[in-house]
Parts: sequence; structure tokens; C-alpha cells
Amino acid sequence: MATLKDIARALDLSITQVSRALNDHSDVNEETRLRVKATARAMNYHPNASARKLVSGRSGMVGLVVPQYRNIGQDRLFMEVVAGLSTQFSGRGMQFVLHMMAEHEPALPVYQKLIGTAMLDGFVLIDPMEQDPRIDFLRKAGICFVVHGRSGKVIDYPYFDIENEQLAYDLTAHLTQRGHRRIAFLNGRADRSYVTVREQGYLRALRDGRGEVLPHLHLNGDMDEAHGLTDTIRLFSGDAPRPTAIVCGNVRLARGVYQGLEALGLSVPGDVSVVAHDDELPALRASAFFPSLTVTKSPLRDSWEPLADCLAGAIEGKPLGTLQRLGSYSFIERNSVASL
Amino acid sequence: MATLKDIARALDLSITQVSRALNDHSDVNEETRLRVKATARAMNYHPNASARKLVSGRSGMVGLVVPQYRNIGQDRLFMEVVAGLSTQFSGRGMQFVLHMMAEHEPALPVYQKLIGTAMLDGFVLIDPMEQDPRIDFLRKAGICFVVHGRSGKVIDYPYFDIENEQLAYDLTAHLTQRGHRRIAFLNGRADRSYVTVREQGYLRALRDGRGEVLPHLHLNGDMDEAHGLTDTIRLFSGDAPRPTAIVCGNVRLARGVYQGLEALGLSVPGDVSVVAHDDELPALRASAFFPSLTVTKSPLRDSWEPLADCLAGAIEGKPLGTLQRLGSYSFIERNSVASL
DNA sequence: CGGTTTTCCCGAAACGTTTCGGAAAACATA
DNA sequence: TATGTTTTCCGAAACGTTTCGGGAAAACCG
Repeated sequence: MATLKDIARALDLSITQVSRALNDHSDVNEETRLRVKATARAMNYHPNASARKLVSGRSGMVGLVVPQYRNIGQDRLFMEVVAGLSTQFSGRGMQFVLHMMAEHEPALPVYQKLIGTAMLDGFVLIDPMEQDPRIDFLRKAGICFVVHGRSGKVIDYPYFDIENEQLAYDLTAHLTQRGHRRIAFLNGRADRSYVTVREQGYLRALRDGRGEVLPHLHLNGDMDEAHGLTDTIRLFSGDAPRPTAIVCGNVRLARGVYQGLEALGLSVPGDVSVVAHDDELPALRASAFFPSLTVTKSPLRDSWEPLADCLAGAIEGKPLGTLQRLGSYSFIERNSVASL
Repeated sequence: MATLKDIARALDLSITQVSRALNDHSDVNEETRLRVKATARAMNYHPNASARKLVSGRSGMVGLVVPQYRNIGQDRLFMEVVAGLSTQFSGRGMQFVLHMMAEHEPALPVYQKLIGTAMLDGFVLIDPMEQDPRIDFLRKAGICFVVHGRSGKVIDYPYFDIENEQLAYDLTAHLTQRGHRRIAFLNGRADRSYVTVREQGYLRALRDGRGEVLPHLHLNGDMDEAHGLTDTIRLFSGDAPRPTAIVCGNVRLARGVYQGLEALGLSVPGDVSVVAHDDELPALRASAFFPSLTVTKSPLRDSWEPLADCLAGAIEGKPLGTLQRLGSYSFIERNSVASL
């Protein structure tokens, strides 16, 4: 491996000047800079990340820590995250590193160890809980991170998020405006922060639109087809008042809801209206539903670039204001809603 | 972060002696060693991987580089690899790091860069091709690696593999011994080394058992249900002589074969006998087939431990002889084969 | 021409660890 | 007493990089 010393010797320069030339410092002759960069390339020089990290505190590596949960193999979403972030950081000349925890391993010690060895410049946190302990932990440790979503009340850290409250409001309001009063909400798992936020939007829309607030119509769980199906069956069984419309946290849930309604002999939108939020994961297109599905849409794949931006910015020490981003979404009306 | 210096100061020892104590060197008083280790734990000391790597050449991190191919999201196998290796290396106090390449990015420059920055101690290579260029490249660069499988003729590197030649032989011979003469083989993609090796076993068994060697009965392709289905339809269409038995490279292929045969109105094993190799991936059990499937079985999940062993051993400089392992497999006879 | 600024460069220190080559002390051997 | 041996320790160098503080020479200014 070629080192700075090798280049310096070859060009009869000091190590200092070679380093400064390669890092585009100001006080180096333009012609020298070019010569240095040329020979660096010719000698196939790559800066030693360990040495660099040791002195400057930066290695150019960032990490993602994920738990190894049971269904991760089928989890299309997870691969999206890894592929998307990996690509983004590669494009910035950084290394993206995935660390998978054992199934029920506690997360904090893992971060502890990773921080202790000081190999990484920062972390991407996905799937934040309400009051996520990782955030406190990393902040106290003084490590850079960016959160996909927002957690807790004090939001003084870099994040990328979409307006989950407003999105749930819009979906629900779309239904109240068409006369629906009993609207079910198939939400995600109750411990996730975005789930709480969406619930607030749902409730606000019900209040604004004179919808009925019925606890049994708000359901939490994994947002997959199976839950969409079983939740639907449950909603339309028993004596409790039944909904005339269903808001789904994602399109996978909606797919299950469609199946459940079909099994029950109910039609969309004749008997029940359905709307959903669409992350635009591949292999499940809301427009290809029959009848096609009305959604709020914000492609998940638009998250990776701002996330990488924010983390890279945080590592460079940019001010917090530039490191908090909100993604937009669009409302797409299709054929899955009827007026009452 | 606590450093060696902090511990040394706290115990009024030299940095040298603290380092030696922590690394279990011989010339340190037993009582001192204990004292050092105790305070290290108390101060929550973790050795700085960068500093260590810089001087000793070891960071305790190993990597896996994977291409980001189209269907990786559905690829249960891929997650098995990541989860399995991650767990194994964690258990050895090492960090396992995943690097995902862009979809058609050439691999060698990625390794080049990863090696150049010198953050990793070694690599795990999966899915080797015949004469895989990565092997030559890493060997020339002097980087440790272990291969899941074997590639090329000169096998002078650490690997873990199963006896693919013999396994294909056994499956095929099981059929010739029961009177089958026209035996199809649904093999993997032609560029993989294990595919070539299995083909050799298949052909050897045909020769030994007086089977017919018919090129149109040996098919290559992705080993998924879709290919099993379409290959089966193809085998039983047209004028070419049809097989009486099918050997499948894995259970997913066999699932497709069963579906294809059912669609064609052919019964297993009445009309066609089927055998397969079983990697024991979750969610697809050969014993749950109807009729239950005769297989050679060697669980893929048994690979991760020897792979990690071999790579860790290579990094420690153990001799090559201890770093080459062969996994075993078992033959399980069930109800998918009939005698002619 | 004297003084000031600008341009370009360099030596040395530092980061946290491992390791080489001793070396003091205690103890045994002759 | 002199000589070796073992035990336990330490100073200093090294790994490859960045960066601080300076400094020589050239260019500019009045």
C-alpha cells in the first residue's frame, strides 16, 4: 500500500505538503496540487482510514445497527434501507457498514462497544420508538447520528421524517368529507413513534370532521398483509359498530384488507371505502389494486439521500438547522372511496 | 473514552505493562494482571481499533461484499448469510461488516478501495465463480479471506465447502439404482463453481449407472420456484426424449417441479421421481412436500461457524491445513422416488 | 529601497496502541 | 563474592495521518 511518505519521496516534497495537497488546503501551489494528485492516483494511494481516524477523529465510515428479528428474511423494507443507504454513502466517498445484532440482544451495549472501538464516525437510526433510548445514549456519548423519523419531545438532533401527523389527517379527512363517520385506522406497532403521531392526526381529523372516536376501530400491529386480513375480519365480526371506511398505514395492510373484505363478501368502495399511505415499495403498486387505491404517497426511497446528507453534514459539524429535513407527500385520489 | 494511558495513570503503571496485562502476555505479575483487568472493566475501556490496526495490522473487523442484485429483497438466503456470519463473528469478539455494491458495480475496485483504507482484517467470499477473480486479487494483495465453496484448480486458500460432487452423485445414483435411465438435472447458474462440480457428480453417476447422457436434460438457471416450474414444462414438451426422474439443485426448484408436474397431470413418484438437495432454509421443508421429498441434506446454517473459524484462524496466521473444512451431508429417503 | 503581505513550504507533535530491547531486583548457582 | 537466571517491569520507537506554528522567498506597496 502506498503511503503519504511514498508520494512525498517520489515528488521530493514533505509529507505535510502532500497531505495538504490531497485534502485541497489553501496554501499549496495549484501545479503542485495537480502533480500530487496525479502521482497519488498513479501509485493507487488510498488514505489509511485508521491513521486518519486516529488523528482527525474521522474514518469516513458510518454504521447501521439492526436487530435480527424473525422475519427479516422476508422483509423487503429492510433490504431497501440497506441498499439505499449503502448507495448513498458510497456516492459520498464514505463506507456504509451494517451490524446485525443477535435476536434479543440489547441494543445499547452494542452501540457502546462500537463507539468504544471508535471505528465509526456516526450512525443511522431507523425505526425509532417513542423516547428512543438510543438517541439519549448517542447524544451523551457525543456521537453523530441521524434519525429516520422523530422521537420524543425535544427534537434537537438531525433527522429526516415525513409529516406523519398531517398525512394521517389528510387520509382520514378525505373520508369524513365524504360523509364517513365510523372510520377504522389500521396503524403500526404501538411502540413506534410514527405510529403515535399518525394516531394524533387521525384523531384530529375525526374531531374536525365529526367522526366517531371509537377505540375498537384503532388497531395496532405489524403492517403486513396478514394483519390487514385478520384485522378486517375482526372489525366486521362481533357486535361492535362497524366502520364504513378503513385507513391503512401502508399498502401491504391495504392488500390484506382487500382480501378480508372480499372474503366477507363486502365490496370496495360500495360497502367499505379504503385509503392507505403508500411508501412505494416495489412489488406492490397501489395503482394496480382493483379498485385502484386512494393514497397519500411518499416514496421511501426518497429518504436515503437526505438521511445520508444529514449524517454527513453532522459529521462535518454543520449547524443543526441544516440537518433537519421533512419529506413531502402527495395525495392521489383513485377509486377506492365512495361518498355516503 | 478511557485509554491505556488513563488506566496506567490510575494504577501507577506504564502503558506498556497495561497493554501486556490486557493482552495476556507472559511477563506480567498475575496479581497485576487482575488489577489491570478490573480497572479496565471499571473504566469501561475498549481498545481503540484504529490505533491497534495501525500498529499491529489487526482491527478485529471482517467484511462481506455483496452485489445489490434485483431480487435481493426476496432473497431469504442472503439474510441467512448475513445473520449467520454476523452472529458468529460477534461471538468471537469481532465485528462483521456488510458492504453492498451498486447493482452493476465491478467488484474488484470495491475490494481495492476497502483494502486500501485498511480497515478490515479479512473477507468472506460467497458464491464463488469458476476461477473467481476475487480470489486471485485478494491473494495477491495479501489479504486474508475464506471462501464459501471452492473455485478453480489450485485450492491453496481457506474455505468451507460441502461435497457437491459426491452429493450430486448420490442423488443421481439413487435414481439409476432404481432403474431410471433418463434423469434430468435442474442445476444452478452455469458460472458458479459448485454448479460445475455438481454436474460432474451427476455425469459420473450416469456413467456408473448406465444412465443416458442427454444434454437437453441438464438445465442451468436460478434455483427458484419459477425456474423449477418452467423447466419442468419444457422437459415434458417437444419431441426430445422425456426424463423419468428429476434431480433438483435445491428444494425451491423441487417445489416448482412439483407444481409443474401437477399442471401437466403427472404424478410424483408414479410418473416422475424427484430428488433434491436440501439446504434447510426456513419456510420450505422437504418433509412437508406431498409426497415427501427424498433429499441429501446439509443445512446451510452449519456453514457459518466453520467459515468464521477459518477466517479468524487465517487472520491469526494458522497454517492452511487447519483452515480448509468440508461439511457433511446426509441422505434422507422419503416418498418421492419410485422404481421402474 | 525598506517594509509588508502573500505564497508556498516544512518540521514536529499528536492520536492510542503494540512491541523491541533492555534493566532492575530477587534469587539461585558455583 | 562473582555469575547467571528468572521475574517483572519500563522507555522509546513505530504505524500513517493531520495540523500547529513557523519560516523562507517572492511579490507588492509606498
